[in-house]
Amino acid sequence: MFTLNPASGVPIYRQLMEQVRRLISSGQLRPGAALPSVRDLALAHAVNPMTISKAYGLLEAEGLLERQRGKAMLVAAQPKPRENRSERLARLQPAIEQLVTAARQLELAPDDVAQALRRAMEKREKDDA
Amino acid sequence: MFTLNPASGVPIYRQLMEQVRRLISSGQLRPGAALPSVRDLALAHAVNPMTISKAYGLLEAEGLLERQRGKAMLVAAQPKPRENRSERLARLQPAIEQLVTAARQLELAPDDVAQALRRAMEKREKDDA
Amino acid sequence: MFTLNPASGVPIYRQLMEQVRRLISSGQLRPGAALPSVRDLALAHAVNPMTISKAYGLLEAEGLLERQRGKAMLVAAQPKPRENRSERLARLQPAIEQLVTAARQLELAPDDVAQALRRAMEKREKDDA
Amino acid sequence: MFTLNPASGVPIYRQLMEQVRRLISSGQLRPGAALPSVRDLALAHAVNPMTISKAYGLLEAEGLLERQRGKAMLVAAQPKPRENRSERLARLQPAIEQLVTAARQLELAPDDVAQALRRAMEKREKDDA
DNA sequence: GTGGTCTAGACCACG
DNA sequence: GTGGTCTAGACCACA
Repeated sequence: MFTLNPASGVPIYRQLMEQVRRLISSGQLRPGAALPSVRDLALAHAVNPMTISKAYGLLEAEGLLERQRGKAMLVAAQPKPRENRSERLARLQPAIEQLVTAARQLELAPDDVAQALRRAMEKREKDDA
Repeated sequence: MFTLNPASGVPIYRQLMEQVRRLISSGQLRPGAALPSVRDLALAHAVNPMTISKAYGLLEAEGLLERQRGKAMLVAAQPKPRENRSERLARLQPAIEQLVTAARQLELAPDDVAQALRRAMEKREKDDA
Repeated sequence: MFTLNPASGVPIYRQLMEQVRRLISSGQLRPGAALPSVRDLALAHAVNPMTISKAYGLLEAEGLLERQRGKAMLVAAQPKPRENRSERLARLQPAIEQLVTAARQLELAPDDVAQALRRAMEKREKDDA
Repeated sequence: MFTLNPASGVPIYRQLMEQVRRLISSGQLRPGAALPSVRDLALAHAVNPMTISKAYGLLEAEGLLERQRGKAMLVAAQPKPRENRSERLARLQPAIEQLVTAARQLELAPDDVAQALRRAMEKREKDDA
């Protein structure tokens, strides 16, 4: 469900927060849905529970998640349950810009990059299935 | 020449190192070429000079840069001054994977992502010109 | 500057957050003022630095504090630098309600409570001076 | 009879214990008097019965309450069934100190605080009647 | 020097 | 079982 990369330089709890936001924004996590428990996630990604807990806590402060005493964290009831395509594309923009910066510094042609991207997406789709 | 984003979570010196590596790998920075001075770069990006200096120092330790007394940092003579396309594509892979992860969590179609990518690359090309 | 009571049941980081809010609301901490460093506060109150850091971090997320890389935390520039008396009295209300509940359960007369309060305030004033 | 605030940070069972102690100390709960049943209290305050039960259990361990098989919890026979005024004022002291701390951090004058306190006590008296 | 992140592990509150 | 809080201590990023 989540992809955490401890070597990326981005704090793990921030990676997690961003991915939860995306799953909510796409509707893959719907209002009322339960998130994986802190301990499960920590175990699955070989990460300290406090790191997961910090991400959950900050998302709760943001209003995206809700806590139930003694139960798993839930996706909060949202005023805006699912974002439309252009909103989701806007969320993707930072990752695109970063890729563009890298591609141009590597002097790679748009076609080559686009092709590599397609291939990677298809591969991921197959792997996830 | 460089794009530094202090808010990204990735340490600035690492962002800089990665970008220097890419510019060398693409041949935009050739062996013997001078890099911007620490002071200029620090000023241009509103960053502490020590941060720039740290990046340069680590790249020197890697053997990619060479320091000349009293002069600017130079790109070191390389065994392999320019990488071929597939090598450079391999360098791009992490950024691609990250984009794919984001796109799938946002449930965006490969076509939409590829199109957004193309548009972003064209825009950057125009802006840089 | 701060009074932290680890035995009160209220999490230490919350006690600290509340007290910072009050000092800002009264103008004792003005926009731009520096807060005690995490380490100093932790040492002074025999508390773990992370506990202080958590409070500061949450107040930053709230927008009350601002961070400067490598420097102490500052009080953020406020749209509303100092609250007026009635606003500050409103902030006091929860503590008053709690006292009233206790007093009535102890069957203490309003006069007795008010007198004890006055005495405590005068004593504190003298002690602080 | 009780005021439980789940948001205060203080564990609910501790809030309850403290309030039972106060009602006993003032004689509002006399030796032999029955306390509300766990179920009723839990229902009335939308709290888990185990939480109430834990408070009762701890008070029983303290000797303040006694359990009768199949009946409600009773106030235990006390060596000193009702405390005098100064003893009860001493019990109030922590709540007073907390109020004083808050008031001084808010830079509120003793007169203002005392007045607000009086008003709150009168209001509560009227509401309870 | 500053704050930030993470770990390993303890104990608590609640269901 | 859930999440929350705290500790002791390491290492990192930045001034």
